[in-house]
Amino acid sequence: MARKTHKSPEEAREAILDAAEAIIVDVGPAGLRISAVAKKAGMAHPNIIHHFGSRDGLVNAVADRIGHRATARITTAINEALTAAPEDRVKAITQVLDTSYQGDEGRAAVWMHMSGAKSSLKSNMQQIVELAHRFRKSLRNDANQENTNRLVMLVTLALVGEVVSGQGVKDALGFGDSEESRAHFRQWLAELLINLSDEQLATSLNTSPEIKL
Amino acid sequence: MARKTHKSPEEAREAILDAAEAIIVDVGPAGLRISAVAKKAGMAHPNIIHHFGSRDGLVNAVADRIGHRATARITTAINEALTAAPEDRVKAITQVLDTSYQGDEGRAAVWMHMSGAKSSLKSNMQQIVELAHRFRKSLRNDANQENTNRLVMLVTLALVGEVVSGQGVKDALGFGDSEESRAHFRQWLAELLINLSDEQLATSLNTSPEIKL
DNA sequence: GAATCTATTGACAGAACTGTCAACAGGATG
DNA sequence: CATCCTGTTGACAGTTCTGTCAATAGATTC
Repeated sequence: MARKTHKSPEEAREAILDAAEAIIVDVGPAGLRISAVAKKAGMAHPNIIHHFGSRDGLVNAVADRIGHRATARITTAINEALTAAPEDRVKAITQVLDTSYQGDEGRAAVWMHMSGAKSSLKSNMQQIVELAHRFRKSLRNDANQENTNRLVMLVTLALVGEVVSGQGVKDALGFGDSEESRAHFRQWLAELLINLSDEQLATSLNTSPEIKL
Repeated sequence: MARKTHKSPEEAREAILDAAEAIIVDVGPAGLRISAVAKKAGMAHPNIIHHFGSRDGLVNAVADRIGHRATARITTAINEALTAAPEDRVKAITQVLDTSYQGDEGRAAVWMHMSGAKSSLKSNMQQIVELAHRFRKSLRNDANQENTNRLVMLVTLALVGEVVSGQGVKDALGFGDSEESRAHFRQWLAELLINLSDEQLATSLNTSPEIKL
């Protein structure tokens, strides 16, 4: 087979998206330069405009691809978790947390979010909260829905925060920054999410009960 | 007093920093244009270079000012919290959470962090973790330091996450996005931080005890 | 009031970036 | 092999942005 110099449109688009996504991870959408993408993808820059119309078109395409990819991963992880055996709860929740925006993809997603891109966050969140509440109800039948919501919010925001400044915070607190350490933290989170009882979560905003330790 | 047309260097610098910070909150450091800052500050753009040397000099100055301002606020809040009466614990911790990067300043700080600016996070974190551990020890003398660290990490990351996507997550979960709602969430966090016992936090990574509900 | 200092600005230079266009070239179809 | 389609590119135009420079104009000092 001779060396192909003309790729199919799909191949070309994927190559360009890969290069663009890698750059966005580093410098964000505002820092993306078509010439830099072209150089990284090994082609001349007009070719990029040919495939995506404009710089903005490229950025939107990257955002869409990241969103769809993450949503697909999260959905499958949740479906697996929903069919997991009760004793595999912690592992299942940990898996969902691990699966949500991972590594560089998380950084890209945060960049997009900060830059005002619409995201597929909402549908993912609603799936996750439903999963979490099923788990909590399986532990205690009258589990409080609002507490589930708050816990999911807490965990979600913490995962986002980890993407932004996880390394810095861990340095400051003396935790390592290895992937093992990050996984350890997520597992700790998953356990917290499952193990907390509604008593600990009682909203004492009106009444302030003395909670025993 | 005649209309002043020449400001003192300090006044000019502050006016420029105000304009630049407002722009960075919206579009991030990479999106900051000297001409836009000049327009917002009501002056010609060379004047900005005169005062800050270059575009990068301006961005660094904004980052420094935000860092110093936040560190000062957090430090005073912590000092007040450390002298609070025991029954004011929740209020004191809530106050510290409220005081950490607030509103637009938080967005600016996240932008800076994503863009690779060095931050004053570390010293702030260490102060906060010390404060938190004092509280936890006052509740139970043998409070576990590592659990304190993990809790502080969790709360810190959640606050960062709230800056990035708090509104989106709250929308998805059906919480309002008013300042009242945000304050409510922070208070809930403060209570969680204080009320959690080490039993709930037992690291079951090695042994997986069945924790009663 | 003269001299000095510096905050301020209009005009300009140079670079970088996006997008256009005509031409080229690989691959598919008849 | 001829033709068509389209992926690909070099050259170019227009815009925008950063930074320079010389000149202007408040403010301060003597």
